[in-house]
Amino acid sequence: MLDPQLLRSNPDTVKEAMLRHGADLDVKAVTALEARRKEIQVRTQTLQSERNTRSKSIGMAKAKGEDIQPLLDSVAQLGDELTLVEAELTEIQAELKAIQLSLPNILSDDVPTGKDEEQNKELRVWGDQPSFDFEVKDHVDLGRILSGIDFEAGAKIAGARFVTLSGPLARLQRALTQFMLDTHSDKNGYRETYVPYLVNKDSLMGTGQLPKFEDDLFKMQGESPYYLIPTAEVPVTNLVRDEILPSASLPMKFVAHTPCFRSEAGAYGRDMRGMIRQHQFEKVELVQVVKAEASEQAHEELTQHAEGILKALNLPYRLMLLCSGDTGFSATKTYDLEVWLPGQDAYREISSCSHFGDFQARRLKARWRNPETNKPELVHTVNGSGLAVGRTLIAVMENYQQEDGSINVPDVLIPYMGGLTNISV
RNA sequence: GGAGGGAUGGCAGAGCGGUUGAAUGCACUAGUCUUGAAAACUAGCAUGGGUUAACGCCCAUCCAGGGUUCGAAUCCCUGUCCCUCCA
Repeated sequence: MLDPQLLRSNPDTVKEAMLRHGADLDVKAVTALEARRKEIQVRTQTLQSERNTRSKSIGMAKAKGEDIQPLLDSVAQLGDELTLVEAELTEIQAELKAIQLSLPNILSDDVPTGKDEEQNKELRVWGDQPSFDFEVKDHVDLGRILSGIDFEAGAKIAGARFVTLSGPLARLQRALTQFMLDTHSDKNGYRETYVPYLVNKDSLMGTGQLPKFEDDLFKMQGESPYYLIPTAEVPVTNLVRDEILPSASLPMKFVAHTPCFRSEAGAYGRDMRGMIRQHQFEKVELVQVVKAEASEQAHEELTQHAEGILKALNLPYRLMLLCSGDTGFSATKTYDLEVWLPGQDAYREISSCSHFGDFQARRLKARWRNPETNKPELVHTVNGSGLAVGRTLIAVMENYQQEDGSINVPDVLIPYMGGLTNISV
């Protein structure tokens, strides 16, 4: 959520910023609504004040044993108007709130303007793309040869965009997960965290998935429904919802491994082959809750932590700065890490590291108390995948493949594979 | 599955429907005292919002949402969460 003060005082500036982030703002409507709000709110509070003083005087008169009937008569019609005005105020505030919740974050100045991923800016490239003196297979073929990935079974059990893993490849996914968790908690200073995979509406409001992106989510039945998490960002970031944190507790750094569930509505024919785009996948997520002045630095640092995993696995990748059109709703700036997939002859996203400024914090009411002023201030939030495990599995398979279809195990994973150095039939 | 009890400020914990945004204690902050510290004493100390040039004034909030009332932390209804007991 944007600062309501900013929306009030500078709607035209906000409109410009919104256009850049793919949203529009009806300045006239907002201004009119805001004017009405002010009028009604002042009226409401005046009446409330009136009622309060009158009621108090009735109380005092009664205590003295005076006749309160005349006083009661004089307040009689006050309540009616108050009820009306209060109702209108509630309505106006709900409308304003809806608008505020629908507006995306204001993009950082260094985000390049652009329509889609074509305009993303490559910041750096790391590692050498492996050269093969045989015909390269993709993970689908490799998985079939090794009897470790079964899309038909996934489709039978659940449907399209589901998969089953088995044997050493299933273990390889677990090894990757363990390696990532260990690295981030032991070396990078994150606190390992276990969280619910089903969350309530408030949590999704807090991080910005709701109200706008309900279609992307799997929703449970029920009166106050649960949603399957699309990313650990939701439960983890919501740890600080409605909290005023002590200064010394910041920065907070969390790492969590969870499955993620996405409906992929609107992704119709995309990535139907293979396990690039699944309804269910594993991810290790990094979340930092920091003070405003430390957030830029935290974003860079967190991105480097994600990069560290790719480096340790010796997977070639590049770092992209997302353009305005490709940057997500809540983010002010996002880096994507794209790993090299020989099977696709392309770089594909494997981590998305975003800076949210105070956007999520305002929705979450996540603050810290500044000891100098003794006042609460909004925290900043930063998060990123470190990494998407399913896609990392693909990347390892395709980059470490041998001519016979076997896969060498990256050095750092060997201990996690019980000493296994090569996965073969 | 059945029967009860509870949810109040950072924490603990009061609160006959009426000057209660809320006693008290702890914690915290500042000051007095002290060579320094502790102790003691004094004062301050919730959040969000409106309004104001500012001092300030005002409104809302005692789990959430409804209701009764001139007036609700206190009474009624619904929901959520926690706890205890029975099967």
